[in-house]
Amino acid sequence: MDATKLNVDKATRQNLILRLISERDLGTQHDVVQALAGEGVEVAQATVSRDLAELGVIKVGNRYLALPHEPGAAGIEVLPSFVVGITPAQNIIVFNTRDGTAGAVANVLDRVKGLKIVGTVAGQDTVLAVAPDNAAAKEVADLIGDVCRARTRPAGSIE
Amino acid sequence: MDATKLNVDKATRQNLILRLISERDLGTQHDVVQALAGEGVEVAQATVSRDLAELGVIKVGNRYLALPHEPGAAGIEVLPSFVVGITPAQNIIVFNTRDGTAGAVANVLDRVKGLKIVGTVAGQDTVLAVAPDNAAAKEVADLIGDVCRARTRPAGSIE
DNA sequence: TAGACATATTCAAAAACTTGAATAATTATC
DNA sequence: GATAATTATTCAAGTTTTTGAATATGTCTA
Repeated sequence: MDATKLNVDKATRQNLILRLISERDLGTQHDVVQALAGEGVEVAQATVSRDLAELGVIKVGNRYLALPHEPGAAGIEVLPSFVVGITPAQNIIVFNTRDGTAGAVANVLDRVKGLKIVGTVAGQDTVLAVAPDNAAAKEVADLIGDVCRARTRPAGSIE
Repeated sequence: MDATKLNVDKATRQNLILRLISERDLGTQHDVVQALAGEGVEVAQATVSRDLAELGVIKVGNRYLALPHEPGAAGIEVLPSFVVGITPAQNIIVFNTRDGTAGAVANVLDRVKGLKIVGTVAGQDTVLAVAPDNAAAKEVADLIGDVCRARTRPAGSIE
C-alpha cells in the first residue's frame, strides 16, 4: 500500500545508493535499505549487499565510502601501498606517497564520494588536499588512515 | 559442421565489429556478417543491424564509421551543426567551426575509428587535423564533408 | 564462548535481454 | 514508378540477470 512505491532499474538504484552514502552517514546495509525506502525504492538487504559489492563501496569503521568505478583509473585499494604518511595541518592534509604515485593518490582522493575534500594538488611524492576546515581535515586524515591500515578489500569482489 | 565456430558474447562481438569496420572497408550489413563469419563468429543480419545501432555506427556513402560510445562526450551527430568549413591543404585538414566548438569537434575526430588522422590540434574555432599523406587528407575531408551534408542519423536509435 | 549484529550466499521464481527467422519498411537504381 | 538491394522490426524461443526469502558465515562484545 505504499503511496510512493517507486520502481527503478538496477543502475538507477545503484546511482541512488552512491548518492545516499556520500550525502548521509550510513553505517549498515540496513541503513541503506531504509534510506532507499525513504526515496521510495524498496529492496531487500541481500540486494544492497550485492549492490555495494558491485559498486566497489568499502566500509571503513562505521562509514561506507564510495569510489565510483572508472575503467582505467586506480582504485581505492592502492592507497595502502602508495601512501606512506598522512599529516593534517590546519585545513590541509599532507599525504606523503611513494615516489611517482602522488598523482594516482590525488586522483583516487578526488574521486572518493563523500570525502570532505575541496581539492588536491599532487607533486611527485606529495599530495596536498584542502579541506573546508580544520575539523574536516582531521576527519579525512583519520578516515584515509583507516583505509590504509584496514586493507579491507572491497565489500565483495568487483566485476 | 564449422570447424571454427566461435561462440562469443554480445560485447565481444560488438568490439570485433568496431575493429572490422575500422580496418576493412565494409559497405553493407551483409559484408559485416561475412567478415564476422571469417573470424568464426556467425550471426544473422538482424543482429548486425541491432549491433550497429547500439554501437552508434553510421554509414556515410558506402562506408561504415564507428564512433565508440563515450558517456559524456559529444557524438558524431554534432559535426553538421559545429563544422562550418573543411579545407584539405596538403596532408593537413583545416576545419572551421562555430566559435568555441573546435575542442568538441577535435575530440569527435579523434574518436572516430578508421579515420586516417594522425592527430589534431584545436583552437577556438579551428581544428587542424594531420593526415599521414595528402591523399588521406582529401579522403578524410570528403568523408567528414559527407557526414556534415548527410545529416544521417545513426543507423538506428541508440539507447 | 554465547549471543547479537552485520554481511554474504544459496536457491528458486520472475523479469529482462538476446537472438534468428520471417517480414516489413526504406532506399537506391533503372 | 517498378524492382532490387539494404536495413529495420516483429515475434517467439532460449538464455541470462535480477531479486527476495531464507540461511550461512563472519565479527564483535560482554
